[in-house]
Amino acid sequence: MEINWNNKEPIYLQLRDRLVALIMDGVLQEGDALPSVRQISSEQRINPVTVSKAIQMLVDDQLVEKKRGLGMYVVDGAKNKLATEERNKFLTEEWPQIAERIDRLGLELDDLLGKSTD
Amino acid sequence: MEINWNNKEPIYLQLRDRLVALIMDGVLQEGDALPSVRQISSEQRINPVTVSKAIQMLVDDQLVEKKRGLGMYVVDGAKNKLATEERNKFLTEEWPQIAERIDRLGLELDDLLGKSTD
Amino acid sequence: MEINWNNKEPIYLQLRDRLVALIMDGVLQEGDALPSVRQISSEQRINPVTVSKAIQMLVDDQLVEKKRGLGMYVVDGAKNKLATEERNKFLTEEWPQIAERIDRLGLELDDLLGKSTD
Amino acid sequence: MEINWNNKEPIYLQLRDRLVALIMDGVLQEGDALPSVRQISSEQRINPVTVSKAIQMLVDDQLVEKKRGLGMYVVDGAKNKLATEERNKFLTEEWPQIAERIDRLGLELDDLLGKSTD
DNA sequence: GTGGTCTAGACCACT
DNA sequence: GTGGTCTAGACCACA
Repeated sequence: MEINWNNKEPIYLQLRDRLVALIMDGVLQEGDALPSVRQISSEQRINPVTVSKAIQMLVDDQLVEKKRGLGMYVVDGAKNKLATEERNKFLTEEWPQIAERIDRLGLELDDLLGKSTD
Repeated sequence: MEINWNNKEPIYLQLRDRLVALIMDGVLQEGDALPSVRQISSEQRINPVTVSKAIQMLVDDQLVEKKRGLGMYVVDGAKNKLATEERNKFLTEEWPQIAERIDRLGLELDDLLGKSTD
Repeated sequence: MEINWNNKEPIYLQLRDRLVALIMDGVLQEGDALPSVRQISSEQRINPVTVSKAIQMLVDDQLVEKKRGLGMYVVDGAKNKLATEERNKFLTEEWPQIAERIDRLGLELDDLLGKSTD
Repeated sequence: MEINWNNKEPIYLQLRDRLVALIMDGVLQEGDALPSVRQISSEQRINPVTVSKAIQMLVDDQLVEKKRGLGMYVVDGAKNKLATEERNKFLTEEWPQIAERIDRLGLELDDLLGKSTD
């Protein structure tokens, strides 16, 4: 879970994506507590405000819920929700641009996928 | 050659990509002069400084060269250079991340081909 | 760190050279933050855009890196990089022309040492 | 006698320096006619106005004179004049900057000159 | 005509 | 607070 400080991708989005990946990969199970803002902040040397911003996005997407006085917890069904929502988002918003780029470069999708699925 | 003003992508990058596409598609042949900064500026309603920034990137990539007092010209071999370099850049820098993403989302070839699988 | 406003050399290049000198002389250590764009801008009475242009050159040369929202930092190894690269560049690109010039003008070592030979 | 179109050095200065070199090297003897503006212009593919500008500089320096209806001729004493004037100009205007640069790079003048005089 | 530089001032996203 | 982008308008050297 490393942050790329040179990247054009904002820190809070990088962090959000990391957390999403942890949930999808089952490292963070449903019902589990997220690491605290303070903990993430000190471990990753990220400003607490930035960490909060990332977690707040998960709350807004109803993937995580706050238990008062206890912390943030992964909600039931979060993994399934992610499986469909992230999928749709990728297919409609990101993939079209990528596909056009692949086309322009004269590359074949089959060959590309072969590399990662073989 | 149209600019998307609502896009968060900076104008000078959009413009650079347009020019690269024109070279790759052969609309701008090697040895041809690029449209002048002022011409692009007035046609597209973009500030000349912004246009210059886009073209300067092409100069830095040695796709275009300045002839003092005359204008900017597509260098010999620009098309080939683009064909190989852009491709390599995509395969080594961008595709690995995308592939990991596709993998995690559990997407298949059919999903990506533009026809939903029902 | 002073700018010569009468010089035909562009301000952003003068500024870049100043910053390079500060790194080579160790005034700016590796890991240190550069003075912020706004700070340089107000102290030296230079437009922020012009200052950015100078610093961006250092980023392109990988002497400096951006930490988003925090500022620009001298990268590890910047000093060594400068010591070798600037030297090579001078020896291969600039010195040959100068040497030819000296030769044609019939100048001797004594002439160049700053004490006229009478 | 080649022109570098990418160079930051203006064409008319490059051309002027070429002509000066031809005189100093004796290719153009005193009393010889310079190639005509038209000839240089077509051979080097330089705009005639630019060629005139270069030659006019030589006239201003009294290295060349116009013979009405005949063309431009190298004046008597041009070679000597160049030997001293170019020399002084170099020593007072250009060399100090170069010397400082050599110093900053930690290079030794002796070593550098050894390369070109051995 | 060409591109290059600079300013003043505005607005943006990010930390 | 940080840097990045853009505009409008000016001025310059060069061909």
